[in-house]
Amino acid sequence: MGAGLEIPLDRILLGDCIETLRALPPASVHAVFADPPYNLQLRGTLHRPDHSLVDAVDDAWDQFTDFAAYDAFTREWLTECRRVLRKDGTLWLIGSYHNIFRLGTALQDLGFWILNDVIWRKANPMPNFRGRRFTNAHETLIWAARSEDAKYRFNYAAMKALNDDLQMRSDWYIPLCTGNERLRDEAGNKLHPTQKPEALLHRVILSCTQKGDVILDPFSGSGTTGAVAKRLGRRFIGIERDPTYAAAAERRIAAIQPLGDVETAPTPTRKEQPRIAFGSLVERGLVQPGATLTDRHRRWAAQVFADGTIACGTARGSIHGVGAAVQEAPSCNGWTFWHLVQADGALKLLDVFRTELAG
Amino acid sequence: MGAGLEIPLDRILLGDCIETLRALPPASVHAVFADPPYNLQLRGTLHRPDHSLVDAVDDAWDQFTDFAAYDAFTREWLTECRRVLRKDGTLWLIGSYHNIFRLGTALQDLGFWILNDVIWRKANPMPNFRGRRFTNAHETLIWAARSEDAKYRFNYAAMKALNDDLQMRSDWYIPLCTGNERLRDEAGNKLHPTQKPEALLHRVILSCTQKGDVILDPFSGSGTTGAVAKRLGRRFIGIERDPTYAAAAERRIAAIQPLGDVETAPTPTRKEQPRIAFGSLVERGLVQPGATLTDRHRRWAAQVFADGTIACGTARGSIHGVGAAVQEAPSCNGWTFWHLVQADGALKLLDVFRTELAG
DNA sequence: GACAGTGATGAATCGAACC
DNA sequence: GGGTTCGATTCATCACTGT
Repeated sequence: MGAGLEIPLDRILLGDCIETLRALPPASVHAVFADPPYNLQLRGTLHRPDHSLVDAVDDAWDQFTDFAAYDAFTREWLTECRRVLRKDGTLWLIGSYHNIFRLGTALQDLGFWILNDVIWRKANPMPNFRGRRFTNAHETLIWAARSEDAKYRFNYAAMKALNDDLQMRSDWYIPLCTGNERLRDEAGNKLHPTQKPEALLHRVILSCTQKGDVILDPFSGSGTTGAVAKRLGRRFIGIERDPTYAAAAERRIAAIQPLGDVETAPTPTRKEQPRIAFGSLVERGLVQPGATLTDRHRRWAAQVFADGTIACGTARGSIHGVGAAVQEAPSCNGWTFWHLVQADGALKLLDVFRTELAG
Repeated sequence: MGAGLEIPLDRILLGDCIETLRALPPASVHAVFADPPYNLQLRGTLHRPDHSLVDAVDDAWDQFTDFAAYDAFTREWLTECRRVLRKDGTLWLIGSYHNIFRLGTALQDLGFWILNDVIWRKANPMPNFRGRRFTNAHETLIWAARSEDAKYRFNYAAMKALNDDLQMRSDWYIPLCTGNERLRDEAGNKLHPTQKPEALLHRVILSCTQKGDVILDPFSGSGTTGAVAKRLGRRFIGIERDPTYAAAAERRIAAIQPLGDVETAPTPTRKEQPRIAFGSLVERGLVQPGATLTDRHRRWAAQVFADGTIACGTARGSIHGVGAAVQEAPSCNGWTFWHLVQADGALKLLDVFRTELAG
């Protein structure tokens, strides 16, 4: 703690991000988690196929005139965060393709040292309704030390334990914040447009801090960082300029019961089912385009295409759809119906490939 | 093709990336796939922002200057790629956290319009031996159109088919390039340090090009882009400055057997299916004049006329128009909205009739 | 109470062909 | 190029309701 500045702990500070950061003492926090505006640049309105309206992020705080303005803002608050961060502290950022490249570049230019980029793979993302792009199913986090030569904390064993005794990878599979976890106003509408799931912050905080450490969130919003920090026995400082959000976060955090020393055991995360698409067998060359599939009794023969579809007679589509069509059945599990005709004429059930890949 | 420049197809051009790009005609390729170097030890080939050459043995460069040199190099070759790219073409980049933020920022600054960032999740990444970070288990790709307002190709149906009839997401699970696919020298050592798996290029090329399109790879390396392009019936241009890599890639690609027209036939989309008018169902007696149509919830009932129009309340017109009118929606796909009430009272979706007729 | 079915919704840079 | 028409387009999750 320096310069006689006090560090206000376990509160949401109401005010402008940069000004408030400037009032904090240097080298005083162990970690920063920042979820800045994404600068989404949405143009029109978007409807679902059922004509319902997609509730977009159109808030004033996400509007910037151009990349230069966004970059200038980014560098200002990142500079202050770096000043406030202890030499052995680390910083987390989260963003999407709209802004994450600006953030990463600024980070590197300011002297931070990137340790990992981490992918939050969303279990249940919003689909792409118009079919014009890939489903945007992830967000990117960046984890960085204050400088290249800095010591930093990484709780390797905790992360490994959280991942069934395998090293924690840089891709994390976590559901969106929905249901009862999502804060709502009196009318039942979501209080904050971009509330992050507690599971995400749980992993972040557990990975790089210990009990009693101070975590700063300069864009506190709905207060997820503070809530998880308190539950895990960490201290926090939140900064938020919207009084409604700040008040809701204070109430939310006040209701949190900190875990005892014993129960600080990591919450088990939902296990992901390995899902294999037939197309990936084609991509990987395990099944060649042009190959022949047949059923157990060799009654039907189907040909494989480069896109992972198959064709049999006039039917073309997935292994499941074509299997159903030839049998005139309402549905069919193509994995257990179709066999690959191998070079020697022997049959190999597709499901065997799947088992091999998943294992 | 402009300025009398010839476009050299299906070859690896040996030479400096930027110089060779400058010799290509503008707006001549349909897609670019670029896997640029990202070790920042390229000093011998890097230029300062003022285009002067960076001295390879000059250790006085600080971190910022290194980044500036890398950025200048990046902007130079990206500018040339943008010139060579057709207006309706798209560009793919791949990188890791060391360079991907520089690449993405440069893309945006040069006027490219990011469509997706895509995560290549490695099935078998190298573990983190020292236990000081998360296992770096992914690389990031960026997919971008030439400008914000540009039309571009996205083979939505092919990507959906490749993913078992679910929309393709932005996170791709693909193994590293190993085993027989990996090119090796006489001593059995891997020929190229970062050879990309063919499965990755298969998905990239299938997603945004059609047969006969030209794909440019300015950092061709081991030639994966050319190999997969040739197999899928696309044309390619590779650029590589290392003669050993270029020669190995030429040999590799020469051995590729292109798939036939059948196996690479484009995935049929609904739009390309033979157009069926609702009236033809009435003409053929599949739907009787006077029959009743209703929606899934039996909220509305409409009567069928001999001319293929339907009426519901005061609304009369096509299945699309009346469907939109009763829902007070701007539009409606009548095929997937209306069901025929059959003799036994059961409902049959009109789209099922259409599928039967088309098949 | 269990289970099935329904409806709502999530950081989204989300037409194209034709006259 | 601008205006108009046609028609194509969604996955996982969870709260809630009804049987």
